[in-house]
Amino acid sequence: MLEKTYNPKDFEEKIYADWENGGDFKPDMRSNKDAFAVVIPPPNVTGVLHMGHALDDTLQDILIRYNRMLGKKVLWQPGTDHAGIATQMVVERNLAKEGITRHDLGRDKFIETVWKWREQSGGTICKQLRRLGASCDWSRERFTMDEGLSRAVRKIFVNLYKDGLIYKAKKLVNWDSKFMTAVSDLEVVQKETVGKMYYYKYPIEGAEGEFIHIATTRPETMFGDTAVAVSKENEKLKHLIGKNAILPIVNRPIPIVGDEHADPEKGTGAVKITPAHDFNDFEVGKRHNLPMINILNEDATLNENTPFPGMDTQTARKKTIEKLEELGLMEKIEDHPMVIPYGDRSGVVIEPLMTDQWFVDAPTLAKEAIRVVENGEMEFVPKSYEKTYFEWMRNIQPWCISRQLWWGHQMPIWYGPDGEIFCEENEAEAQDAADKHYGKSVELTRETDVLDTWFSSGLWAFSTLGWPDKTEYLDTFYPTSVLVTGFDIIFFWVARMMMMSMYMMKKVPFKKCYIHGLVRDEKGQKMSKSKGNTVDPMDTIEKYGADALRFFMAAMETQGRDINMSESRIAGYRNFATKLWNAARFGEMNHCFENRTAFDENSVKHAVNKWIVAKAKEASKEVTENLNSFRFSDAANAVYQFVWGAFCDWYIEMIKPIFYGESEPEKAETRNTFAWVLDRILVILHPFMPFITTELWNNTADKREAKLIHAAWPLPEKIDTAAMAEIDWAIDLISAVRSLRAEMNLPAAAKLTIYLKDANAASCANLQNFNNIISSLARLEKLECFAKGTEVSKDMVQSVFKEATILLPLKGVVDFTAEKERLKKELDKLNKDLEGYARKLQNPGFVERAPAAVVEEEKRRQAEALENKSKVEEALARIANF
RNA sequence: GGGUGUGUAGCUCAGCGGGAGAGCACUACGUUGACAUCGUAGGGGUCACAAGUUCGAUCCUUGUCAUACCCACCA
Repeated sequence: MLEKTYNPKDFEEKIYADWENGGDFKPDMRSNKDAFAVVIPPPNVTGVLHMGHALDDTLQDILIRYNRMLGKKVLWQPGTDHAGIATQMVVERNLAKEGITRHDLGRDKFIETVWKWREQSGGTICKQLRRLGASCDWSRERFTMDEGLSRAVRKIFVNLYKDGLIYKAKKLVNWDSKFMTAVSDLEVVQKETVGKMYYYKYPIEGAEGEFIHIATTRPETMFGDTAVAVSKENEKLKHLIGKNAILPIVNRPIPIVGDEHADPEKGTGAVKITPAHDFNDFEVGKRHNLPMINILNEDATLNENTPFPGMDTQTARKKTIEKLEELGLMEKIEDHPMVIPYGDRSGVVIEPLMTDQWFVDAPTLAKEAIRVVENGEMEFVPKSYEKTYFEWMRNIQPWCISRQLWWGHQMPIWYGPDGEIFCEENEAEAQDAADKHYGKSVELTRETDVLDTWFSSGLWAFSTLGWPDKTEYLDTFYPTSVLVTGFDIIFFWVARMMMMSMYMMKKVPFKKCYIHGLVRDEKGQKMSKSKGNTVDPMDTIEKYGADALRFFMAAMETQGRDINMSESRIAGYRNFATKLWNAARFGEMNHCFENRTAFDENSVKHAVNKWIVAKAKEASKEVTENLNSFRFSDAANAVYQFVWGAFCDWYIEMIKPIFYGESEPEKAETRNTFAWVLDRILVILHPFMPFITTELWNNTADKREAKLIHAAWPLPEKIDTAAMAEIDWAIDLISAVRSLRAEMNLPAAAKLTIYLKDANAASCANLQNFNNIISSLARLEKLECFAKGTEVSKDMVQSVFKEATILLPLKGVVDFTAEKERLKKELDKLNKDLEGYARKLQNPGFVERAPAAVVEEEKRRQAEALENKSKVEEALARIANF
């Protein structure tokens, strides 16, 4: 027995446990159908589920469940990311509460602490994914720091290194002074700020009273200046090229060089060149062989190459200005809008710093990754994201992969006594190589840097399947079918997976990449903790159930658009679940699920049953087609419309006369049909709302041979369109009568008599066949075809219905004023329509050039409207004198 | 500076070269034995603006305005 009210909390967790314990998420490796695989975008091990995950993972689960029901070998590979910086930050913060820093512990102890932390609290998000209903194969859960995945990291690193695609270089990199590590370009966010522009001057060497005027936003970097550049085209300044300027305060001569980097239109036309602290200046420095002077320590304080060692940049800036003022070299300070780079995790200003770092030759790896998208081996959905991808890939810079952190994959690099590099998969091999190289046993020291987190996530599509070992799973599921992720990590992750996979596997990591938008708050604002406008999916699930949240995500997911949260809408989908629940209860009360026998469609006789079967098939087809093309909202809406609009609103109402009537065979057939349709609903709704569908599935039969999660998805089937048309006609008539009733202000309870005048044979037959249904739903006591030639009396309200006219006798109570109003309104509309048809059909261009079918349709509408007009005019004429 | 997307009902959004749609909100009425987390009926839109292409434009093209985002950068 179903409970009176739908209460998802009663069963959602129980059902999930049943799936997981029953091994229902494991692929059926014996299936002879295709494989279908999805790797989950691994959430940070420190993470908690947010609405973005709820969207991303709901979409994946829909695809997974749909394909599982198609009978394929289906794998949804779950796991988490070790998230280098993020995790190290969390653990360090915990340590700080006890007054300990990671340096107090030392590297080994610290890493041990991180692992311990992960044991205790690293699994939160996976538990939450279960609440959402994600049907991942948890028995295969992976972590990017697992031994297996770490081995994959080392192997691919060694391969890349030996192929010359990983190299060490002293370059200017983005330096995060909080974590004291290099970060990649992608981890730097530019923020608009109003800063200052400082104008001052450097004296020219050997020319008393002559100066070169400089503008800069960062005066404190002047101690790293090794030149001043002016354009060779700069008529006013080019005479200074070749001379020296004297760097004030430190009184160091620096050359004035001619370089196109100095735009005569900008600033003063002369640019101070600080090669070790500015990416553009670095290039200028290379062109002119300028020395590079590093003026910063790793914590972004000034070093001993400046007059202010140990001072932070802001204070040093003030000091520098003071000194310049004392020397009478400061000219002016102006407000200046500018963008300043910040670390996306640390939030501190990123400093360009000269350091030894490791790089991946991304431009080389990008070539294949570009090619396979160009030739369609990997397709973006929506396709427009291709452009974004190409744009970035074609302009890609070497990828800085070394991080001066402790938590992460330590690079498989060992140094010999003279700094010689040995890159091998493990220490023993490195030692062998080194011993061979030196001809004796030497002591090696290991590189302390770890790898960018995205290096290991870049291997996710194959490392999780067992690579570098040859495994059955790798054979079966690689390349994976589709990757579902947000546009914000196309560069971080999708691009890197493409590069790494093409390099190592020579095959795309996934055949399709479905990109969705962001989940925003109700007002369309980006959700963020600092704004305090986040909605916790767990709260939503608690309140409305996981199914409602999932259905919301699916129904709102239209390609290429962000989703705004809407609690009223989620409530609406909870109501939808309630509606379905109650429909099932209606079936239960009418014994639809007792002693169920196989449904034989061909033995169905009653038009209403034929109708709902056809409608159910039509809905199935729509859901299937839309899921095949990743049109989630259309798929969800197709089920929604069918369940609420066809099944509940019409079918259930129409079969009530049968259930409350006398015909046992009709009842039996209807029970059987009802049960079949409900089953069909549960199947096609299951990917969207797995919990309620399963609960109903388990409760709507004496015995089930299969679990719903493995039930067969409907294949293409024949749809009886004739059966659909008959009942559609009846529905139209019922609606017409109901409208008439409302417009005439008739009491809802009043039983009416209706005649249909000038109805054709088919309509009369329909009217006879469905008399019970129509009478019941339109609340009629009499419904007949009006015999030809019978006179229409004046107390009859008339309304056009298709080829016929509805006559509604209202003995002496017709409100003729209201009736005239109503008819005139109808006439106005018809006249307006007729004008439109005439305009079109009188236009020779239209008649000649438009497709014949369109012209015909237009003519048909015109004829119909004309006929209706005469009927309405006739009706008006008859009551003209009242 | 380069690029991308979005402007459709009061709100949130579908749709898309030939009769403007949904959900919520709103109004009126609720007879019925699945459901008030409900039912029935209804109001409400120059489809941002302008020009063009077309027999025909909400839809295609160009431009304008508004808005959001991405990339690069201004010493």
